[in-house]
Amino acid sequence: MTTITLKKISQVLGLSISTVSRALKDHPDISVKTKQRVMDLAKTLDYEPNANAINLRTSKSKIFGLIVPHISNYFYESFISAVEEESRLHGYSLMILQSGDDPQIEMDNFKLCRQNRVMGLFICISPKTKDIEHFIRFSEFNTSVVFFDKVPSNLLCNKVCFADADAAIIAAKKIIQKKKKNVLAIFGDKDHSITQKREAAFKSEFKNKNDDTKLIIEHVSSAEEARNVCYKYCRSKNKPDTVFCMSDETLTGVMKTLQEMHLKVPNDIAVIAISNGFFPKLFFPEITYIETNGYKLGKLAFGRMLSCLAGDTTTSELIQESLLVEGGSI
Amino acid sequence: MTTITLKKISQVLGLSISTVSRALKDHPDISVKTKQRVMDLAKTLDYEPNANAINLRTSKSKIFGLIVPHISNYFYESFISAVEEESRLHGYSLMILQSGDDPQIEMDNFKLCRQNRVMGLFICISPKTKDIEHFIRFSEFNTSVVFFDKVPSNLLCNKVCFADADAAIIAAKKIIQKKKKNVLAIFGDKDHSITQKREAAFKSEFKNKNDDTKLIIEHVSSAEEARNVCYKYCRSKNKPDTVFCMSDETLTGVMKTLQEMHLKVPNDIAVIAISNGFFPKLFFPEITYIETNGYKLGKLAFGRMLSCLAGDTTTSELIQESLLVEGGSI
DNA sequence: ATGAAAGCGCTAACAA
DNA sequence: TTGTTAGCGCTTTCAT
Repeated sequence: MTTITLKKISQVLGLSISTVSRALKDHPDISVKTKQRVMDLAKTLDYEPNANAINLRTSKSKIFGLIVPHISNYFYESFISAVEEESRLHGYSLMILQSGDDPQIEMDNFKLCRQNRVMGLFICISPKTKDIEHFIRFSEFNTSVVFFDKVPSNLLCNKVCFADADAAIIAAKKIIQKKKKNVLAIFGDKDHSITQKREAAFKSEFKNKNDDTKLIIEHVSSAEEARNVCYKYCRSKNKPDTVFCMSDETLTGVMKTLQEMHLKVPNDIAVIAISNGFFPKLFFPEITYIETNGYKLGKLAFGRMLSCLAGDTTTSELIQESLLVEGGSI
Repeated sequence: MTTITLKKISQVLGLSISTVSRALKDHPDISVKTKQRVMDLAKTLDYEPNANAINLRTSKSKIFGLIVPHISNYFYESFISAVEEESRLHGYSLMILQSGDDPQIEMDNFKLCRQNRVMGLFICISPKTKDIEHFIRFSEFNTSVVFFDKVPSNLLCNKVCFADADAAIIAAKKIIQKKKKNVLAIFGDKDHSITQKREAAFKSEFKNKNDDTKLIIEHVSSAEEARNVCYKYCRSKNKPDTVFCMSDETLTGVMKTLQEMHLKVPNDIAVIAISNGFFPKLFFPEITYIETNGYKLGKLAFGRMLSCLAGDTTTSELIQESLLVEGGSI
């Protein structure tokens, strides 16, 4: 079976290619009768236009690129899900690529996007990526770039991210309100800017309120480490009355320890986390968390992309608000 | 900034387009000196070939399509992750589309794949999809189609899926071996063929072994329902000594109840599940499960795709073996 | 070793 | 209302 083209349809009907092309687009110039004949045959032959030819001819592609460190991650998933949904609704397709947090692969993926002449790029850069220049320069090839989540800090570009400091402050406020006095606060990798922002905000909130709560600050780089750290403190004489988890990763580690030690939440120990909202609902009682919602962020990013495509050449930094979701864990 | 093309490079260097094209491909005909000049300039100008033009010219696309009900799902994610990885390694890009289990959207997505002239399609059809014909016919347009997970039952086509019955049998064997006598077995939607297969296999294993274990069979269609069912039986006089969960969804519901009732696993109650392997590791002790590994299935599917692309026109049904992963929950 | 030319499938300006 | 033509960027056959 050979593919159907405008040419073939035109030959069968004894029309010119352009007439067929116009008829299929419901162009007003073409007579109703001809349109009907063309559309009928196209349907019969199961004609689908060749996107490559259209893209080439029109220098447009109806494709967005999306680069993330990993697909297999609840946050990215929900972000992707939102962007895919919107893309389809607007007649676009999505090319999704994962960098594995490797700047080299990230670069390769970026090239793929360029080669496919995507109309826009959503990208969450890997922490190791130093050189952002090419991404920025990409916009000179009339391609819009929207950075999300982990965004370059000092450059002028389109950014969509969470109110990182806010989330930590909301958590601190809740802890203070609940009159907790001995808090184990587990943060992620010290090098990540997100860790630094959240930690600074978290601490300062206690300081500003002149609160006498004892804060134990720990940094971990995996769920397993979080689990061990939590274990260490929970079996010590000075068992914390509250654990704060900066991320879903730390939360899962901590919850494993609490189950292992048969500590009852919130009576034996309270838990509060910053989370995408999926893991907190797996436990009983559900964990109280400050939401960093990937789906919402995706919608926000897509909105920004649309503006760019519509001709907005300014750069903007959009912030997705943080929201406290009450469970029963504190 | 205007895009760089072969034409531009050729003009700058005073060469013909075809020479530039060959030089960039390291064609033996071209002199070393010319190659050097061309490559240098291409690099300086940051040239990237136009994939649309290449695809159009060569009638090949270096793109695979992938259609799933939802991206935001640990199983699909891990499947996608594997396929994306392999695709990149083989120089392909992936167009990922979600159908939301809606046959109409699935159809639209399928059209997008056709329009983009993907070289191959990975698809997990929605349970509501009745007409598989177009997918099959797609292969007549020299496009390979690989169905995965939820595959059409009676048609001749490329299928990659799990050994559904096996997984249930392995679970039953484990339960029998552990001499459990009062088992609550929670299955998914009765209409799904996967439920039917697993339930039949599970029951028959007990029957075949002449085992006197009391089986309580329940069907649920959400984690919440699983939770409620589990709660009902666990507070009854005849509390089960074991819960079998057919899926991750049921498992998460069950675990919430066990936490709520402060039942200790495995002493108060044992747990065994069929799972993709992510959720079981969130609990302590980790849940013993029979693995249905999306990542492995993705690799398997990709391998099949490669064979098809290499010219294998036979159809085959590949089965990913089930594997017992020991946790401490039974 | 290099160039000229045709053509992939389509759109759109121009002609009739 | 329909057809002719040029051209998007590239590969490839056939000259030279």
